[in-house]
Amino acid sequence: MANRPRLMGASLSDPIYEALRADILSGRLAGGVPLRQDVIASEHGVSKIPVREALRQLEMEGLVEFRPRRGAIVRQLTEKEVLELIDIRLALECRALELAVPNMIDSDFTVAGEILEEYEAEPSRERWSDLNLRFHHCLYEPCGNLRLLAMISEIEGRMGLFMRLKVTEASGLERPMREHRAILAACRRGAPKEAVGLMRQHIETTQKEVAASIRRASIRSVTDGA
Amino acid sequence: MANRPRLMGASLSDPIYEALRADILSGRLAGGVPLRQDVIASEHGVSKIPVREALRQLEMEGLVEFRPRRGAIVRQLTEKEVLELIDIRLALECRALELAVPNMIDSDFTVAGEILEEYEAEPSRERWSDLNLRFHHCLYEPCGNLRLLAMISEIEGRMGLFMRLKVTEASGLERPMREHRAILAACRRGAPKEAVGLMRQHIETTQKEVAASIRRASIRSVTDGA
DNA sequence: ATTGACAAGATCGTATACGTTTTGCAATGA
DNA sequence: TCATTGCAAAACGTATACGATCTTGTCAAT
Repeated sequence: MANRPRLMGASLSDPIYEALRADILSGRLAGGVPLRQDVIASEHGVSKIPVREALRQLEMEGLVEFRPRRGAIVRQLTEKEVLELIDIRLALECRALELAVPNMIDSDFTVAGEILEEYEAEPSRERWSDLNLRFHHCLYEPCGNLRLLAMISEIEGRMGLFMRLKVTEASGLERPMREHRAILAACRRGAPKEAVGLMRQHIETTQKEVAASIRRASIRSVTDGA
Repeated sequence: MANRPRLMGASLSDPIYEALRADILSGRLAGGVPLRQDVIASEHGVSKIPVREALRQLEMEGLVEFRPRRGAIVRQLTEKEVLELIDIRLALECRALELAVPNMIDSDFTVAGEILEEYEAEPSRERWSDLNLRFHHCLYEPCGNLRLLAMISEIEGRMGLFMRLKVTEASGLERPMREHRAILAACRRGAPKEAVGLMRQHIETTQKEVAASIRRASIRSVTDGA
């Protein structure tokens, strides 16, 4: 396209990384889709080199897979990997919550409560997963450990919309909501151990539901993909 | 150098990534050292492009830092970050141990015990940290969650020899050894909860010792580096 | 002696170019 | 009809080249 002035700030690969990442996480780019380097390059008006750098970064993040001499594709998660990732979530989120509870203040409870109300009133399943994420994050944020929070987000990224579809479809609204309220109540009481125990059960149940959901969809979801 | 036949297998950035990673983790490349792209390129007999890709991957891993237009340097960890990473270790390793205990068999206990004996007999402080790592990993391996194990290794990588020096120097041999034996005993008894509790204390104590050690060394270690 | 301006060299970041490998497809033969 | 062979085009991966920016050393002015 037009030769823009090129103001030479940070790297050109950064916006490409962000754009691809958003497209993968949102599901606009489905698993297995090939990522043609020169297509992406011309879409962004750059050469292949920043594109390759962005793809390499996504590869490290687990969102993209390189096959030698055959380019990159959007990574397809296996059933096993999804369950493993939920297990990691379990560990990280419980720890974050444990650290967060003693640091929580009134406004934290208020915000969390508001999210739950919005959640309950929301008819669109699409947005449930979003509200779910927001609720969880809002509980972890006071933990004060930025790396831990980043890591939790990373795991969520890796699971992408796989979880987001499976879980919210499989779990419905009622059960998670009840558990969310119980967790928030424990936080209000300033009882980290109880809150962590509830969170643990919450995520374990989710894990089992995802496992069941995968078992049912079984081979189908792989074969008739796209 | 010599134009080798170029057998065009996987990417040229892979060996560079491995080499740089090993140099950083081993401490041969200290924190803050600039990583000149064309120097590395000519050392490996390639152009800058695969070097940049390797550096980007290391950046995602947290081992390298890019400053715009000023190239890459080996990432220097702050005191805060080290403590945060130990906290993440705490979460991941306790979960791994919890999952591993029910899967352990006799040979696992034997191997772990042998490492501890070797540990106890080892006079060289240099090797303590190595044996420490091996002991821990050997406990986690039966957990069956490959991502979790990979993540634990990644965290260890990020802490690099910072931990390895500080901790083993600060902790000495006696205290960790006692705790290791207690943890192993709990595993033998098939008591995951107890084992996890002991592991948790073990890592928390380590964290406190590192905090103290950093507090003492304070600014010095940053200013008079290299 | 310290400060500031400036020029030369070093270094970065990316576009372009090119050899290599994969892939799609048509022609051939069974 | 189906499998096989042989291109031609597409796509990959990297070396080279080049402008932009940063660093460093020199020198004049305060």
